[in-house]
Amino acid sequence: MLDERKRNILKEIVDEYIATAEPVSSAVIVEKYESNISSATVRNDMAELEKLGYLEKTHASSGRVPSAKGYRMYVDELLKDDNISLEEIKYIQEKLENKADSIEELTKIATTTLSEITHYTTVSVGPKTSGQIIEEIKFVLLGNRMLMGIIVTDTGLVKETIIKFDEDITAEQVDTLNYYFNNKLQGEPIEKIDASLEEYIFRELKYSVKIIRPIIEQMKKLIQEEENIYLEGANKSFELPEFKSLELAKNFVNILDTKELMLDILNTGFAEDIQIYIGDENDNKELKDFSVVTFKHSVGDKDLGTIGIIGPKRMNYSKVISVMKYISKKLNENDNFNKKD
Amino acid sequence: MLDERKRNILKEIVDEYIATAEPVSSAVIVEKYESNISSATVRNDMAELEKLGYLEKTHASSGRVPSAKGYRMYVDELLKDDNISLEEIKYIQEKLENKADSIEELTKIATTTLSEITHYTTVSVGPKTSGQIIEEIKFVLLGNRMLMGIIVTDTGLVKETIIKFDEDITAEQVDTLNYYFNNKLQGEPIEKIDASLEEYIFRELKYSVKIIRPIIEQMKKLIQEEENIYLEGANKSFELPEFKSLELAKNFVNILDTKELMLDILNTGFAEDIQIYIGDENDNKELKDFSVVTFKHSVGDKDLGTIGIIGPKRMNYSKVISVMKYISKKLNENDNFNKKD
DNA sequence: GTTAGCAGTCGAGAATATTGAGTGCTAAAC
DNA sequence: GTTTAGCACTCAATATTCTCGACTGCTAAC
Repeated sequence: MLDERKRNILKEIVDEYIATAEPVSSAVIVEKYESNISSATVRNDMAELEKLGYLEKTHASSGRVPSAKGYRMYVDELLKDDNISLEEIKYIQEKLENKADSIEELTKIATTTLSEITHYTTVSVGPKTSGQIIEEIKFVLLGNRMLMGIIVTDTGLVKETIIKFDEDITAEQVDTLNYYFNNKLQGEPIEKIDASLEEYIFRELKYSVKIIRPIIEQMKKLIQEEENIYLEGANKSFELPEFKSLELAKNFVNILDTKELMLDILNTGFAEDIQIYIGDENDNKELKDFSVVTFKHSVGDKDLGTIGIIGPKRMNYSKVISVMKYISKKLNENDNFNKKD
Repeated sequence: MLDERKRNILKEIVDEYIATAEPVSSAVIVEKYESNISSATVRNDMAELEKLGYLEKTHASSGRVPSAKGYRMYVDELLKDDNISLEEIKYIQEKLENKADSIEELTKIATTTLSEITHYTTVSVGPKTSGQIIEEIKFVLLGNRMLMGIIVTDTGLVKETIIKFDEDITAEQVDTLNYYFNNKLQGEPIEKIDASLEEYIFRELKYSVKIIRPIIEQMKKLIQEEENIYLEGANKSFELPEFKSLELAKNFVNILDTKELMLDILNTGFAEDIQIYIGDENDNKELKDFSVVTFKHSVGDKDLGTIGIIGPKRMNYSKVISVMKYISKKLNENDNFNKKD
């Protein structure tokens, strides 16, 4: 459908617009990229590309700007080369090397690094609790009336919670709790901590409600727990020319401030590959003026969290995708937390 | 120095400016507050108040706007009555009642509530680790090569960390660790976890470096740990007319995004009372166009965290102070976490 | 299919005019 | 001495007009 030259010109226009944030004129294309043809020829091609929906004009006599369809084409078919420097590779390696104490920590470091290199606002969320397999449960007595409950899952995730009681707990009771909970739950998915578990423990242990109830309550809270959202470089976006529009800037802050929306964004990506949502492609219409790019921090089929970038539609997709790909690969290699020992 | 009428007029101007964000004219004062005197009289008083530095003009023929000194006078001497409704009191009571699982959680709930009622951006930070007294230390074996280290302090703060090893750990080793660590550290301030502790443990236990080193490292990290900043209602500020200025909006996002700055803000308040910093009064010049109001979540002399509001200089001090006072009082009463049991 | 050339469009920015919300000051009234 | 009416003056904000020039689209020639 599109001949080689038109494809090139489309790519050049998107590149140029990403670089300058100004509508791109035929003259600029000739000057910087296509010295062999005249601006009139470029204009003809541009008119064609506009008719096909890849380009738009901001007003009748302006240069061209990519449409959502134009960006999509650019991302899907025109971007081929990686866009990541040796320095950036070295920087990422250094950052991700072994320093994290936990999966969540590693995801955070990756999120920060991603923001540092791309200069966009990045965001991440830890692994989903649901679906994880319980490897071990442990209750630890702290003082006389406080327990810490700890769950270790197959992905290496460790979750803990404090449980308080109105009466004293004995060491023997703790041992018994450990025995029964592990007996029932080891190897089971974490969702098995539910009402039926409470019944089971009641039946087997016959402890007072005052002891069993708080434990079950807290453990349930633990697995339903809202994920912690980690945000980095919110201020960086404000340097971008699109945020000169107060309206847009306000929308952006609103988005970042709305937890549910952020979780939505981070939970849409299912595949392990990089997901790209450009403008209207986002499910949520609040995001119609922005682009979102996400990927899963995962090892094998284990979901260890999701990391994303939120920025203007005029995003440096090339850089963003290249850097994400590399970080994703490194996270996979750097699999410290999935070792079975 | 200021007669009664001038004080009233100053208060009225500040009130009016807080309410409308528009420079206040003599006519408005007569219309809304001082129906007995003429606008010319008000103008004379305003000129006087300006000469004394309490008021400013935005340009030669504009109405008056409070200066920093004016706000300071307003806050220190002119605000007397509480400004909190029964509904608000009920709402706060409901929110703070018993629902938190930990001090940090309670602080977060209070922070959110404060933002909901005042419609300003609020921020908080958990209790400072330093200075806390260790009540108990516990190591728990998870799997064969992973420990969880737990510290419980006198304020009820529970901190935990994961420690990973390259070799297996036995249950006996864990028992011994528990014994020696508690023996050495119970009743001591948390800073005692340092190099000399490492020596002591080495001397007494003679375990391999491979075991001792990671433990000490992680425990040290735990106490140095950067506090988690909790931010609520960043978007609310953007509805305010002062944030029409892109410059100011950008500064604001920058401030919220800079952890060090936020910690600075939250760490300046020493006394238990409410601290108010208006514009230039802030130590950091990034904050010169904003006001910061903070108070400590504390019980007795125990610091359990700090909560603050960041907003425009034209802040509703009356409401903010009243609500903070009430929340502060409630947090004190609601002292679930300081019970010795 | 390509290109030169030119008319036409329209946003951006500068220059100017208009309005009206304020003040400060003066002189008279209290 | 304090208060007030009255009026001249100031100045931001807004609207109006003008000019400029960066573009395109189209036509006709190559």
